[in-house]
Amino acid sequence: METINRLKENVEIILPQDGLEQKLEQAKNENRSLVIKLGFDPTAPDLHLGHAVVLKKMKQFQDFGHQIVILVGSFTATIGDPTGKNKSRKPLSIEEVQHNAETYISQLSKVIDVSKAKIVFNSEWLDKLSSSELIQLLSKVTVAQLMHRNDFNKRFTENTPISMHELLYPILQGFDSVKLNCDVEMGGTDQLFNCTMGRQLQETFNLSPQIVMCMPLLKGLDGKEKMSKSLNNIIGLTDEPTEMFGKTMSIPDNLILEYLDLATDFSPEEKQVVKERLSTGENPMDIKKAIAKNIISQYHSKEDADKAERFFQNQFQNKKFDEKAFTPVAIESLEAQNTALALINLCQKLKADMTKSALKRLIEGGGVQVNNDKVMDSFLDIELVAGTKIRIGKRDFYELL
RNA sequence: GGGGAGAUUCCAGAGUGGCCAAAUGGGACGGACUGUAACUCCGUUAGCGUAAGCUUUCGAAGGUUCGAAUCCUUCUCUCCCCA
Repeated sequence: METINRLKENVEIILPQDGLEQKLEQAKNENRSLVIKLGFDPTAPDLHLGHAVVLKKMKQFQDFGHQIVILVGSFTATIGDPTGKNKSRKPLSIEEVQHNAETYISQLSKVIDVSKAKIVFNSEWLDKLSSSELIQLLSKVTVAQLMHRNDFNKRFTENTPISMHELLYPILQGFDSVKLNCDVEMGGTDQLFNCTMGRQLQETFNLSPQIVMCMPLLKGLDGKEKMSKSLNNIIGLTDEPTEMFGKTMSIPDNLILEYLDLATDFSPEEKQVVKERLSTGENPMDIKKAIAKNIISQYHSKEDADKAERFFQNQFQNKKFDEKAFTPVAIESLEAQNTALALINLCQKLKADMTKSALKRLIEGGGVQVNNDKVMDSFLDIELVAGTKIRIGKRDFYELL
């Protein structure tokens, strides 16, 4: 059936394999929609294309009329979260959680229809859980099971610390599924263990176990690690169009297919065309441009995508220095005492976030250009006249006015 | 509760009294080459000083010493083994 195929597209793991078909059938017979859960840790409040992979799948469910539930792990975040980390994350305050959750929700609207989604906070029930209830819950799970989870196992064998509370996290996440009576839990493949825990717990509560659907983890800009804020390899959903374009262009070629499948919203037919272009030897750069434009169209607009492409071509592919786009800087704002300023001091005014030592290294390493000339003398006096153009590093261009 | 090992710069990991702002590798950043790709090569990788040099940094706080990442004391944290 068409629906099934669409829903299964790109999904890496479905447990059990034919579970989705059964659930859909069951829902149809009962004349109801499925409850699809996706959990979020309100930690770093920036969503990126990696999150979007799962969110898009949620959107599909939504488009097919199912009820999606965004679960904010407000409780778990306040006790610290081990997901995908070798180190435990530090607990967040309630205020931070609240703030991050709000940021999340506004970003979620870039992919899903938030007005039709149900947004719940797990502190709603976990706060009220008594010690005896908690311990009863814990009795359903064995230590050996928990130690099967990859990162626990790894940390345990490597003798890196695992705090007790981290072990509870998957169990609490599973309990969320019990409370919400989920039909499906979505997540990245790194969530497989936690999602499976939900199945197990639902069974002990005599509920129909949820289907687990894991989406592949999108790799980050480095082409090695999964996309993650802390690895500084993300394309954020709120990134500026020009930034999205540049970042997309910088992904390694071997990621092109992955991005095509997971990050674009091309139809299967369109994807096939792109793949053929690639295999017939077309310059991968052009394929990346198409992908970049598609991504920007999703999160900004078609116009922004075109603009970003033009900007990229002019700013980085065009070798002519004078034709770049320069950020205007008023000479008065430099607060110079004289009509000239040593290059290093000028650079520091323009890039306040860099230390003087770092700038000095950059200049002496040939990373600064003044009016189309590479200047490697930090103390060369630069006349402060309108029209002076300065390039600092690869992508910062300024013009004095 | 007892015994042992350990905490080093972004990360990993050398360094056991001056030659240490601290080897090496990774990452990152710059340069050359390119398609802001990859590969390769080169350089840089605490702050301030146009320099001499100064300041902060080797888990934390004290101490010994002309001089400490290195020695001593206390503390915090981690790992291992035993009970």
